Amino acid sequence: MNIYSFKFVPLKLRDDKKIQQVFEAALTLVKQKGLAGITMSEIAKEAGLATGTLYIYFDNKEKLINQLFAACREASAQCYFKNYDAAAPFKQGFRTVWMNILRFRVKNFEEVVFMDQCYHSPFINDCTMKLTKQMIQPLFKLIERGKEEGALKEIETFSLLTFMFGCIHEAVKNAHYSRKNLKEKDVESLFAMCWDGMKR
Amino acid sequence: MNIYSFKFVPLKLRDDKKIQQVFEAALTLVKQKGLAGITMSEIAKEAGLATGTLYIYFDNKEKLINQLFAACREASAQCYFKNYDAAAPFKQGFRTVWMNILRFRVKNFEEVVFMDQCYHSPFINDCTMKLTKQMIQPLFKLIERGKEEGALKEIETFSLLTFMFGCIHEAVKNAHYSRKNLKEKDVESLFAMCWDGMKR
Amino acid sequence: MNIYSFKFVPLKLRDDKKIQQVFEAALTLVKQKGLAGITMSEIAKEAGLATGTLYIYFDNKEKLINQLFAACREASAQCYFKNYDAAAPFKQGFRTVWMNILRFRVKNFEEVVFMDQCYHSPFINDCTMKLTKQMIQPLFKLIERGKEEGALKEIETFSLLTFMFGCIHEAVKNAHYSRKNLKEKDVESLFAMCWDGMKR
Amino acid sequence: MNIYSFKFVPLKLRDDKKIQQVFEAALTLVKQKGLAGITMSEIAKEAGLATGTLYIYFDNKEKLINQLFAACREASAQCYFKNYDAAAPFKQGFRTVWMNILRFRVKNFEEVVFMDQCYHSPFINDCTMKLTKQMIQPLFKLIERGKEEGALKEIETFSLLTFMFGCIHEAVKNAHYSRKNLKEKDVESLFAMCWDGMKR
DNA sequence: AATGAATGAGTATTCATTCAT
DNA sequence: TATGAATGAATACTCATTCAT
Repeated sequence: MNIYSFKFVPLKLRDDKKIQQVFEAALTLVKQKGLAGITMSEIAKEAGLATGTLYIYFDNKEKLINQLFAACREASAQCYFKNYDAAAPFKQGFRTVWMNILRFRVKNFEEVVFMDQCYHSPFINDCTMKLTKQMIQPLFKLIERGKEEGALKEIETFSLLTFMFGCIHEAVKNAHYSRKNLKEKDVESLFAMCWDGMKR
Repeated sequence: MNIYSFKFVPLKLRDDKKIQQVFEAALTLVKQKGLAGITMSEIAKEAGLATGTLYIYFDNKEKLINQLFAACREASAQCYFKNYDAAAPFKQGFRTVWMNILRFRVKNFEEVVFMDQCYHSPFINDCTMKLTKQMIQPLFKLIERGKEEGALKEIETFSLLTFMFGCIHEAVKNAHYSRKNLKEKDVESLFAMCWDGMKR
Repeated sequence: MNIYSFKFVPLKLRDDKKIQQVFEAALTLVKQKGLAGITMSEIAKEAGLATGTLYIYFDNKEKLINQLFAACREASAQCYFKNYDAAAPFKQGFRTVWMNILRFRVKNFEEVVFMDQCYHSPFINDCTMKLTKQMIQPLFKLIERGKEEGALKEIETFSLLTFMFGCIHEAVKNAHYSRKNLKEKDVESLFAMCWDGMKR
Repeated sequence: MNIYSFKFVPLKLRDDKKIQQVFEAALTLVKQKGLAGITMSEIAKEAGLATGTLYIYFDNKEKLINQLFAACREASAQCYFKNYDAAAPFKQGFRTVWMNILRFRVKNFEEVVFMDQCYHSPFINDCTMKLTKQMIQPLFKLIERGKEEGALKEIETFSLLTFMFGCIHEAVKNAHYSRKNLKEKDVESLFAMCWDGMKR
């Protein structure tokens, strides 16, 4: 007797969409109540899942937070060089990147808040932090090009980058909290300040 | 069985020093493990008190955090205009204030971390937040003076302030995390960028 | 999206072999981690099945344990009178049975452990326990024959049986845990002690 | 000003009585429902404590079980040589010890059940097990004396001990489960069997 | 005021069982 | 039948707060 046969086998895949749901739920809640205020069951509820289901996708709370952090980091880094034209003059390229960063932070404010809260949290481990630092390498290159071309001040690259991020970050935060949308004009003023600060 | 015993103990009255101890303990712990990771008994232990004693000085955890937040806010605002000479030229006055802010943030990094973590936390209530905004009124005046004198760009005062804080804040954070002390030279570069960004 | 796929799979009908697999898996795990430490999904995994499949073969955890208990009980009882010659002199017959019991317990140590752990467990129900007692009836008869023939002490049959089981049980357990195999010589010593204790 | 003074200081001791309460509660429950069936909150309830209080006295469930195991082990070992007269003839001394063991097991049946269930449990760690083995050293000595005096069979000491424990253990268990109290007569029969089995 | 044990509601996590495929 | 993801009730454990001393 042949003991083999064809058979319909259900292909059950762990659903990537669910991971996304959980991430969104967590971001929403962190924005509302801070990292200190979220619970696993709330996340599950907000994501439309049972508590137990969360643990199919994430080993525990710490890992959930770490994975979300990693996802945010990647999403954020991914957008930096969108529409960037290496052949264009430096200022234009810089402006493109600068705008990408600003736009990402405005649109994904929840992620920004979340990442902010993650520093010093008991959830984020060193490994996660290290990877984060690697992500900004391409920006380093950009700034260095600016210095080589004589467009930017002769200051440590890291300091220039920090300056740039600081301007953007704080502006986005304050715009959000004072509930004023950043308008075209505001963005231009901000870019002007940032550029004037960095340019030679 | 007699459960009381005599003991030679330091005579302590309800004293403000204890409040300070508690504040310091809380700051230390928040820097180490984030707002999400601290407990009342840990704070008590770090402050050298019994858990119950904490509740003699603070009604509950929320109030403890809020009071600490208020204290940090005040300490921070208090230093802004130290050595500020209203009669001196604008740039000099601006520079004094700018340096005060930077120095405070470097020296009191734990407080900066704590305040950062407090945004979005379930502990800080609206009332606390509103008072915080009032604190920066004198800075508003300063910036407006700069604009009137034609020293600063004609941009909304709030945006200029935000820009200034953003530069400082991010620089201090990054210096701390990359474990490089900000040196004289770095501070000057940073001030230069900030000033070039804001000046007309 | 089609979530079904064809797969070349072994055609398995509801089969007793699987029950056996599950039993063996459960015994292995109970020996490793005790009755308190096993879960249905672990059993399934160890047996090479999906969790859900377990529930096709067993109504629930309690029933699984009970059925395994019953199976162990039967297997154990079945061996008692192997090679027993009713016509031979009592001591010879007794020795045969005694050796059967000892050998079974050595060979099937996992089952012994499992049954031991089942007493007081929340899984084994009264019905299962009662049936167990019936299983030793033939041993009762044997001991009574011994007494009738004047070979054994005039002590309650149940006590004599208990004595016999106690000797064997403890010896097997200790041999296992001290990782010394019971050798021919050890077994003979043990039998001698047991016989000397019971004989008139 | 003298900052030291005498003061009444409450001496709050963690209450050893509570540990005893917890132990008793745990034993009761293990006897009723087995090691697999007990929960921390049940133990707390049975002991008349809040769940949280349990965790003041025991780090976690595993440690609670291990400490209880250690306590039972000690209590059991402590009684072995009660009223033992080293100067008396061997058989008399042996009988004293044998009776002590039997009596302990009858009176403290719950502890016996508990210890039985602990083997193979995920709770008892190796360290606990090793200590247990050291506890029976004095019994080793006793048996060896018996062999030296020619009173006992020339069999490995460990085997003789195992035999003795096996007889007692099984007898006590069966008496308990068949709800017959061991009477004077039964005990004498059992001792006779055990002695006849071991004696030269 | 000070202490720290005690409390119990709340949180993370597990696991027997179900169910869609 | 077989699968394993999904469920949610149950369980281990934590922690803000209280209270007897």
